[in-house]
Amino acid sequence: MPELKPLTERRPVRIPQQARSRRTRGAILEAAVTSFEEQGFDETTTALIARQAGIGVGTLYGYFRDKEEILLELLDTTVAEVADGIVAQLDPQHWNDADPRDIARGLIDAIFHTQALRPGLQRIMWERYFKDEEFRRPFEAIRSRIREAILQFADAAAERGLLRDIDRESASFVILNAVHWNATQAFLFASEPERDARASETADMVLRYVFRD
Amino acid sequence: MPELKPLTERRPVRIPQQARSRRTRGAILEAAVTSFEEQGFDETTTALIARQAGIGVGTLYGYFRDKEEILLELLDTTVAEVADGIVAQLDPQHWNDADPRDIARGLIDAIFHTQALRPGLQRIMWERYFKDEEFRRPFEAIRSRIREAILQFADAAAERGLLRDIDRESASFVILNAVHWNATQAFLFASEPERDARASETADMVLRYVFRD
Amino acid sequence: MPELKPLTERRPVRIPQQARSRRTRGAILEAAVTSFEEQGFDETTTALIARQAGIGVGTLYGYFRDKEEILLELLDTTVAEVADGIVAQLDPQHWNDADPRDIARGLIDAIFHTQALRPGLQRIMWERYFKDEEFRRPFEAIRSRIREAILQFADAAAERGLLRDIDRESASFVILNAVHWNATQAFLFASEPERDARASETADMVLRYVFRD
Amino acid sequence: MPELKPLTERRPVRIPQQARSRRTRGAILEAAVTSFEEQGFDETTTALIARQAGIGVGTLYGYFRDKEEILLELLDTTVAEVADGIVAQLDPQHWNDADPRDIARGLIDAIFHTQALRPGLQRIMWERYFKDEEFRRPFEAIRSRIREAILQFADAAAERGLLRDIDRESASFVILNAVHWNATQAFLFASEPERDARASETADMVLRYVFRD
DNA sequence: GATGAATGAGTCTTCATTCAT
DNA sequence: CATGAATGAAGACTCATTCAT
Repeated sequence: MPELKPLTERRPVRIPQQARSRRTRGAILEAAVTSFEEQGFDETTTALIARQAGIGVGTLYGYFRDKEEILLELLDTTVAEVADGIVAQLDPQHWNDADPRDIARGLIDAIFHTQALRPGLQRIMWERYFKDEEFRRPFEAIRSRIREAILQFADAAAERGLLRDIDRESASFVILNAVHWNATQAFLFASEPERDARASETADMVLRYVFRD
Repeated sequence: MPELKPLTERRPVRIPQQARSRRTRGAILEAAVTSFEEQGFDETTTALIARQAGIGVGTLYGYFRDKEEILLELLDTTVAEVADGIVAQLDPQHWNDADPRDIARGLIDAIFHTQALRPGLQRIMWERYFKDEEFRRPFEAIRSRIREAILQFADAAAERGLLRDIDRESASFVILNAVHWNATQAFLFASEPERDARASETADMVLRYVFRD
Repeated sequence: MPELKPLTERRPVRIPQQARSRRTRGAILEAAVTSFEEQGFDETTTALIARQAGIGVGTLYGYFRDKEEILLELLDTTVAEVADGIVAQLDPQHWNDADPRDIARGLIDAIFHTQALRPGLQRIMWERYFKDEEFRRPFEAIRSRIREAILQFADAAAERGLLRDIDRESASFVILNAVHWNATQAFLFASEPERDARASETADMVLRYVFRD
Repeated sequence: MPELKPLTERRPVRIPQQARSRRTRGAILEAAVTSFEEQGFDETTTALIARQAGIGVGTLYGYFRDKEEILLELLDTTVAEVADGIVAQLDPQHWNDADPRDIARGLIDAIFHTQALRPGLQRIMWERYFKDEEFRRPFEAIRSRIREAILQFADAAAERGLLRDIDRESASFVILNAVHWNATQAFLFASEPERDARASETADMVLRYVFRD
């Protein structure tokens, strides 16, 4: 399978202005998710996507430069959804009266739960993550947003004197990694009840690390 | 008439008996690591491996059923090295007089350090990890050995009354994931000094989680 | 969302709808007969067929699943032509006033003559006949049709009291085999005049066997 | 699979003079029949033959120029056995008192029965027969010997005034073809009792053709 | 804009045969 | 003489992408 050269000059991608155009684009994306989730990226041919979308292959190439671009767009969307779901938990506006520990616990739960969002796509994202710089971007986008939120939260908590004295820069990474990977592993290979236990333990670990006793 | 070997044996794989044979096998493995590390698994053709090993393609197929089998063997070796390096740290024989906290810290450092072992191969292992059940095996093999060691260590520490009261089964997973993924991330994307900070923070988190104050 | 086609359909084979498509398909078939006849089936590569048809290999695979499918289609066509030519001789409509002996003789001549139809393809058919169950089918298709016709003819002749008392089931096989193989042999390895002698002798043998004196 | 060029200059084939040599040669042939019969010629690799014969591949090439030569030798042997079995039936020495019709019938039965001799090899012989001039030789060798015998028999029968007035040259071909192919077909695709019926009918046909009433 | 037929470079894999040991 | 490791040409087949209609 020939690997595609990264972004070349021509950008046939048209911005969907007409309704039909938008619908076609949507159909392609929808067909692509389904196939990607079911069979993986490499195993999905552009011909299949087109057939499932009810259009010709050529048409597909009118909307996306190549297969990769479809995945990239899908990943961006997924990533945004995931991040939104998580970050909402950390919105300072909700804190006023809530126990910061509950907020933190809520965040961890949120990260665990968002694993269920388009799991096939997330699996593909992990897989490309190590192969292809290009695909690190959407992934890091989530991480960035979450770390940002964590840091804000930490600052707020610190002001109230709740935090242990830690290197927040490193800590935010360490926590994020610990939670994210535990969530991924739990979702991929643990049974339902095991997952809850893992979320609890993970939360326990993180809270003890972050907060004063 | 000589005793007939079963017709269905299908063993294209040559078992190295002569010295030359062993050398060839080594050359293939060597050429494969190089190519895999440089260009990734999918991008490496069997023809390239053969050329780099200075042999014909057919010869390669005399030693390995296919490209995957080569990678699998490479991974098994790497995995064993990595696990050995880590588990050695947790050998109960070394504990007698050492501070359990130091031992734990040593383990975490070990996990961070072993990231430097054949990093290209480890990257490929991660990449296949999500694609291919077959490739989960070597990976889980490390994890298993380490978790085993952790659990033994925990039991010993618990006897001395040093441990907090936690669900050791889940905890061993959570810790392993937290450390392993932090180590991977730090190694792949952090600078030298950042890595140390991450290792410290990670250790800090884990120790606080595991030990009584 | 457009109705999704089943994912498992796997129909690489293009159904010719456009005129160009039909032409391409024809070109492939034409190139294939030529090559098969000239060099045999095994010796003909798909690449060669494609080159001779003036198309790319991929195109060929758009129309046929593999080389075998091409041969099979060619054989089916040939077989139909051959059988049509032969069976026409036995059409009961032509019998009314004709001497049944002449009809029988006509049939035998027809079988001898149809050997000249795409002889290369018939040779290949024989060759595969013994190797590959799949290829017995078209061959048996001819035989079936001819035997059917023979049996009908025999019934009609029997009604007129012309037939010897024989086991018609076995006899139809025996006759068919005798004539067919004599025709094949004569065509492949005998000179023009020899062929006629063989046809005569064969007819002589069969007629004496079938008809009362 | 590369097709081998016909007989080249070098003849590495050594005439077996020593006992061990003869044994090795025998082992190769034995291993080859088994494999050829079980899997066909193309599907049998020289490596398999060697392994089954308990020798190295190289050794095999010390005894035979190539795979084809092994088959050819096997075919020659088979063909000789088959022909011997058949021709014995026609030995003039046995005729003196026997009814020529019985002798003829015996011949036909013999041809039917010899189909059971190394059927796999006979199948391969048929298959190559159409592909390869080289392989027509052993086949024609049988046919020749049988035709010769038939002609002798015919002459003797003619002297006694038993024969119809036919073109013996053509007739011998026609008969041979009729019987041989009926025997082959019956053996390959008919049930046990059907075979007998076919043999009877075939004999019936031939005898009526040959003998005066 | 849409279509889908055409493309062909690129992969894996097999196996008869040779020849250094 | 025997061995079996090494060879590499050859073949079937795939699929992302293009472009004439």
